[in-house]
Amino acid sequence: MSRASIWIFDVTTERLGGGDSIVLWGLRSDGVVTPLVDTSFEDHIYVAGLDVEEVRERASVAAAGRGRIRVEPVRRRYRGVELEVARVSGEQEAVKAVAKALDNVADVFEADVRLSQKYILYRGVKPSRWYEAVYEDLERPFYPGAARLVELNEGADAPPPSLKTLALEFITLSRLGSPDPDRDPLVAVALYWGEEVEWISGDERSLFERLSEIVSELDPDVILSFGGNRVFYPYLVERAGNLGVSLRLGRYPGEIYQSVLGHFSIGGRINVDLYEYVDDSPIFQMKTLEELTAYLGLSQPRVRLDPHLYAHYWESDREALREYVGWRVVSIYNSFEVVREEVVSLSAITGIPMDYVLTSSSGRRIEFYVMGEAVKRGELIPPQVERRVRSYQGGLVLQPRPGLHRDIAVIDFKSMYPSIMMRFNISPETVVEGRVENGEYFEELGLSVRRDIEGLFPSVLGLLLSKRDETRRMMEGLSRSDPMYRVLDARQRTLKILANTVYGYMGWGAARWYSAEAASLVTFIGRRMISRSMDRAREMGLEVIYGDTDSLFIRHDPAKVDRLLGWISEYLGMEAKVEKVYRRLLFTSAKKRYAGVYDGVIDIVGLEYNRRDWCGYARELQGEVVAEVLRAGGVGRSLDILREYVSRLRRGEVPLEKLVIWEQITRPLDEYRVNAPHVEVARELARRGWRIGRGVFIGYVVTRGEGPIYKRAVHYLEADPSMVDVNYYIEHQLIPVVHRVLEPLGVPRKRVEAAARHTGRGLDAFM
DNA sequence: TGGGGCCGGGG
DNA sequence: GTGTACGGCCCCA
Repeated sequence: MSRASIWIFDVTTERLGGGDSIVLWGLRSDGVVTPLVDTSFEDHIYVAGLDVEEVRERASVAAAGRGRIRVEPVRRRYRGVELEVARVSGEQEAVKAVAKALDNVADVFEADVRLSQKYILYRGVKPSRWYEAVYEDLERPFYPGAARLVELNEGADAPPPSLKTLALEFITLSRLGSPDPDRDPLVAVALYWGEEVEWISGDERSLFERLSEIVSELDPDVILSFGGNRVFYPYLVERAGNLGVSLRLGRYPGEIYQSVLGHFSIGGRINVDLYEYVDDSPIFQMKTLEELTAYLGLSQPRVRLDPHLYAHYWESDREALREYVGWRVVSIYNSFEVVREEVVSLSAITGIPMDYVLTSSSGRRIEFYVMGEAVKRGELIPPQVERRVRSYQGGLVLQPRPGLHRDIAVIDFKSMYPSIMMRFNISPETVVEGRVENGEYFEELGLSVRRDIEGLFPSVLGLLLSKRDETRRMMEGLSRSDPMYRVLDARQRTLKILANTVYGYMGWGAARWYSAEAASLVTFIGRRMISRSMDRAREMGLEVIYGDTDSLFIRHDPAKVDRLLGWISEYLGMEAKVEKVYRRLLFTSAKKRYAGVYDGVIDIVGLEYNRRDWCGYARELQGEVVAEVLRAGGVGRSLDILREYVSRLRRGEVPLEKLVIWEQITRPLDEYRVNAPHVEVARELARRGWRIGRGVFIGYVVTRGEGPIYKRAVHYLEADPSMVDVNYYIEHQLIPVVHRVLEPLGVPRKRVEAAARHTGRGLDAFM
């Protein structure tokens, strides 16, 4: 019998010696891998709507020959109602057969929760945390150090052990977008584990072998990539299959395989694909590694190559390629060093193992957390079903007063939707149609909120937010350099993000706890609160300029604004604060589009400047014009700036990359019903063998010629500067972005157009 | 000239 | 694969 502190990095189900085994993949504090096998955990389902005796009869028939099962009556709650249900437990295969047999005649619960997930939920074991484990030798360990779990208790709240990490980046000779395993060979792999970049290249078979060898020797806990799940692992698996070679990256026999949601499992190791981290966050517009490293304050590449052109550089400039790919693999490694705490806390809080927590969607993340709380409260977990979704009204957006304003205070409700849900007890099971006893009725929607039970979601929100407060208190005593400080900071941010997704989750059609009614009640109360606050502000003599969902823009009068905040707290029971005070603020005539300056910081919201479907050159121009208007308090030199931009474009001094317009493919190409420029370019690429799926970014430039733009859009790799339709860029990119900013100042479009025409020297050069 | 499809980003 | 509100592009009738 041994004891040790173990950090659990994954929980998996394995078939070891016949039965179902749960394996807790543990790391000891000295870094030794210790898989703990637990054979004592049984699968189960709950069956409602059928007499327990009948469940027993039907279950024994269905399970016959597949293993022993047990059926017992238990009390559980479902949607706020207590009921008696049958709990069927036993070996996985037998329980699955029972679930299938009863599916048509009764309500079956938790058949769609995987066994390893049930282990986490019912044993209360969360991955990415420390435990005190007692274990004994296995007769036949399937991995060196594997042991039988005897006892497990919560351990210290401490930083994770050091994880041995290996970053991978692949070079394939793909000339047509993402690599095709039937066509494009793998020519090199770059590996980095904190020392020197290691390269393998040469004959493809030996390359696969060498890769397996290095991974096995190095024995990393984490394998990092940027785009592994989307691009490289599917390619590698098929390519290895085509060549008849095996790719062994896992800790025990068995190759990598695709599991849920496009995630690849690498047995006994953690597969972290940082593309998924970037894809998740709106901070990263183009979803590139360069954006990630810039955001994290890491180095940028000295040479920057387009990954679509690896095959080209492999032939023409292998040194540059080597340098760039080397930068990438090091950057992937270094980026993970910075975001590791965030990934760990996301896993530790939600209960989803690190291995696929980044792959799972934000809806599934909060859902798994809710599932854990439901189990603790004795509530059944609703099944995942296909359903029709009902749309409902969202937040209130006020019409702005266009023009340049001074000293505008932005008042924000703090966590508006979570606060409303907690204050009004709004939850999928507490919001019901019509009037109920002990309920609060909302006439306008015909919905009531039950007050006789505490809602699951308000309770989840209360937990998340109180844990966040507690975490922030713990941080107070620590210095910023303390490793625990980073852990706690990541934790409190994660808790906030999770709390903010709870409302959206309820309105999501694929959610187990879907409730458009509850979601619509939240937004209704939000609209009412903003609207009442606005009325109150006006009664107090404050001038309301604008507002959106949970904010009000008010001409600043500190004393009155303070009183308004007090009123909001007292009469609405909500906390609001002055988020910032804009010294100057420019509203366009459109909602959600404005720019302002406070404390020397320029905010640009909703304008073309922030949008990747406008070319970089126009965005840059608008940024300059906005800065000029806010500085000058009027038009200032704006039109001169436009003239300069037009001249430089006409003189051919603008690099092609600044003229590229980026748009995303959001569906399979044959589902598009329109001829749009980016779709047409994508179709052309597809005809030539590119694999264009959802999420692919199409960059194009508009070239000279006849006809609609979709016929003149050319992929940026196919275009050269002489093809550019300069007039299109002037008329449809440069003039509009300047006009957008100057129009609220009373500048007519004709004046902007005239400025673009009169550019002085260089005019007509290309006409 | 106006409506529909589509996209991106705001809160 | 969290929600809705919104503006503005291009295309087409």
